[in-house]
Amino acid sequence: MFTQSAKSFPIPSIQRLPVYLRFLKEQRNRGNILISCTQIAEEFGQLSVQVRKDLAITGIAGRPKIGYRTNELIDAIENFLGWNRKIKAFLIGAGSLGSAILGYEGFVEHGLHIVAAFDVDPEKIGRAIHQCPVFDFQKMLEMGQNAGIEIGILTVPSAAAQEAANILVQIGVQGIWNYTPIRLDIPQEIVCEEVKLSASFAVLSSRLKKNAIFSDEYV
Amino acid sequence: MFTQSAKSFPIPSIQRLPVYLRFLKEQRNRGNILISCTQIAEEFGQLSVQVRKDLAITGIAGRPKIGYRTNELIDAIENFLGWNRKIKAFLIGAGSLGSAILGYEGFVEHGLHIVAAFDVDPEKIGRAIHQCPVFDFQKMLEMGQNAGIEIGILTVPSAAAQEAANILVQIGVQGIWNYTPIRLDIPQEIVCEEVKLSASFAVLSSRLKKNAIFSDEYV
DNA sequence: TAGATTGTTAATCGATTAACAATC
DNA sequence: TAGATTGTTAATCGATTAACAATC
Repeated sequence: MFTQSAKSFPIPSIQRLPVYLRFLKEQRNRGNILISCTQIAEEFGQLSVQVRKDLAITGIAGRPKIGYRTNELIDAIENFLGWNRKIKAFLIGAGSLGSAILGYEGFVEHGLHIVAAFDVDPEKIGRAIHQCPVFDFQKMLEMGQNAGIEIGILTVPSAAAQEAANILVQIGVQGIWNYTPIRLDIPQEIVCEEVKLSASFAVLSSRLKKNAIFSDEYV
Repeated sequence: MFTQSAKSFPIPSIQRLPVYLRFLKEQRNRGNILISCTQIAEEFGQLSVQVRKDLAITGIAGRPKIGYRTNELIDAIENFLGWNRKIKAFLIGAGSLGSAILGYEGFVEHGLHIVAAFDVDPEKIGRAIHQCPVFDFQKMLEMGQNAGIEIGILTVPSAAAQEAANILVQIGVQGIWNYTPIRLDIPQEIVCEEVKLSASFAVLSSRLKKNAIFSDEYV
């Protein structure tokens, strides 16, 4: 019985790992059994020391002058991220965005298995979207009992977000991947990761506007 | 003729503005003509000084003891983000993700007008997705000439990302909203904002795994 | 006036980058 | 051996938080 060390890893480092992982798999396919931070850094225009620190959070050990074994590095990253095991998920809200997530095959490679989708629209219930069956939202609580669902993916309209989250909590999910702009009221021990497309667009459009002002000066 | 001051605004601040904006519009609808940082901070569990600093980047001035005029604040944020003008965009790749973006009505409120979508699939060409016409990708360059397209939204498969980006550059877009995991090779003056869903999932799943290790200790 | 709030300067905290020892 | 690379400690940089003056 030990206490998990409280040290937490930098979020920016965690976010960069999938980028490296993609590149490493490419390199493995090409038969490169060794890889150095210098090579990775060059590929992405970063400093090698940043890559090294990022990789270090996975616990991997490289060898001076040699680098890392590509295979070991891939395993270390996947293990750190929890991508080498099957994570069962429910998706709630089978609209456009929900369908897009169901259709993105890359997530399966990350261990994400969306075993069922739920919606209130009778048009969708009973059908399958990208091979995933869509059930009545009313059945979610019942179906989720003891089903080992770790993650709930929220792609419902804002107005339905909290209600859907409540049921996910009852089912006992460990995490919620929240695509709605609603701040959910959920128990602290449940991990919540928010995808904020508006935040991304804000960064883009605010930079554009500056360009526009600038060019106006010369028109 | 002045030089745009080189001072750039903190990206985290820019990313939080849409969250405030949403709340402010809600407050306006309720008839609240004044709002303070304290109120906003309470709503989102932040410190009021952080909200104040975030709002300050828009150039807004509040009044001590009073706060800000809700209307003025909304205008200031929208103006800073460039959301109070019409931004014309092309969307390339009318698959699941592209359709989801076309179907998200919230973006129109941010000034984003996707005037055309493009795809190589004959099944999609000639049809409309969420009221947006889909054209042959081959026609994009021609249609984009002098059309005042500011943004290109990339929702194509990875293999097609660079080719699509090249044409966007030729059309003269100022910004690319890149939903592919590909690092694009484009001129430096073009703003590129990347949406990395894998990065978001990495943060979520890495935290789950830690929970799993922890609970294993006690099973 | 007293108290709440804004605006600003200083302190803290965390991530990035620099410097350098260890090593194969 | 010499040189490239890892791993680590120190310095820097930027964002957050604290402290406090200004003000209505």
